[in-house]
Amino acid sequence: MTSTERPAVRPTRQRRAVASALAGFDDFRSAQEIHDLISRQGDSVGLATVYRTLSALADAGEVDMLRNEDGEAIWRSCSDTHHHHLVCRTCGATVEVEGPAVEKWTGAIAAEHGYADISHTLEIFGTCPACLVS
Amino acid sequence: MTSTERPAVRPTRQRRAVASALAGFDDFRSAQEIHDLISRQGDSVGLATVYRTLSALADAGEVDMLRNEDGEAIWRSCSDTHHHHLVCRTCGATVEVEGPAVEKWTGAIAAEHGYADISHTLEIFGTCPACLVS
DNA sequence: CCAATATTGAGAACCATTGTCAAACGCGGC
DNA sequence: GCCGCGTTTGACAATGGTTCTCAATATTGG
Repeated sequence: MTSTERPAVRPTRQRRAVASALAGFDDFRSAQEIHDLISRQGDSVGLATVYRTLSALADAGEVDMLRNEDGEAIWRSCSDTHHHHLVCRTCGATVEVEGPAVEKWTGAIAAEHGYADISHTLEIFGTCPACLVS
Repeated sequence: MTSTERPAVRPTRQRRAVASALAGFDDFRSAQEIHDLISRQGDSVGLATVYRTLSALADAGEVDMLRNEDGEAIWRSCSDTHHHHLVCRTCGATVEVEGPAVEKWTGAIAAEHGYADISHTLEIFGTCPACLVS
């Protein structure tokens, strides 16, 4: 087989529905919530398909996937640069933040101990201004 | 109710077995692995009890619990100072690292956006030197 | 329109984790 | 030592998120 084969990802109704749902909110949601959202929008997409699509989008770097304290995967569309999140633990409001210094630091720490093929997770949780006043 | 009630935690054979197993390694392990380890040590402790004990120890701050990339909980006894981890995703070998700069950075970012009552998670995953050669 | 290939969906399968509840245990008092 | 009581345990069921299976369906290039 020649190595020039295209992935051949097809733009289907289901994938459009997931993308549309993702565009409808800007905080992190579980796959099941996203599935419900799609249903409420009138579309019908299987839960397995939602999972498959979200995973694919995450691999493609078009959505962020992280895990809440219960280990559940939660998802959100994101910008395409590397970044982290400042998340309100009361309302879920999210701010994307960048920290070049942190990236550099993690790389240095890893190198110092001889670790290769590095990845890291960094999330900040707190109470946002809006939730503070109430 | 007076607030002077004692938790009444009893030092049982099972809890000792879990503590002993935790002392036997210094990398992160899943609850099931710890359960296996205990069996291999000759003790017999129910899996549910292992979970209960690990959760209690984590609440007491005597062990760290974090989640690997699959969302599984992994555990390890820890020092009592604030720190993060550099974890080998192949064998689990762990290095505790400190990063005052990072602590400061997260605080600054949070303040900048008006977030209060901050906490953060930061873990670094990679392949350790030993696993690299094989 | 056709054949080839990618995609979907319904439900089963997985599997880590938690709940249930009667039996066993550790403790303090006697 | 022995009792009684509240704590803890363990076997197993139940939960719940996520993935797998595979036949049916949709899309695409020709």
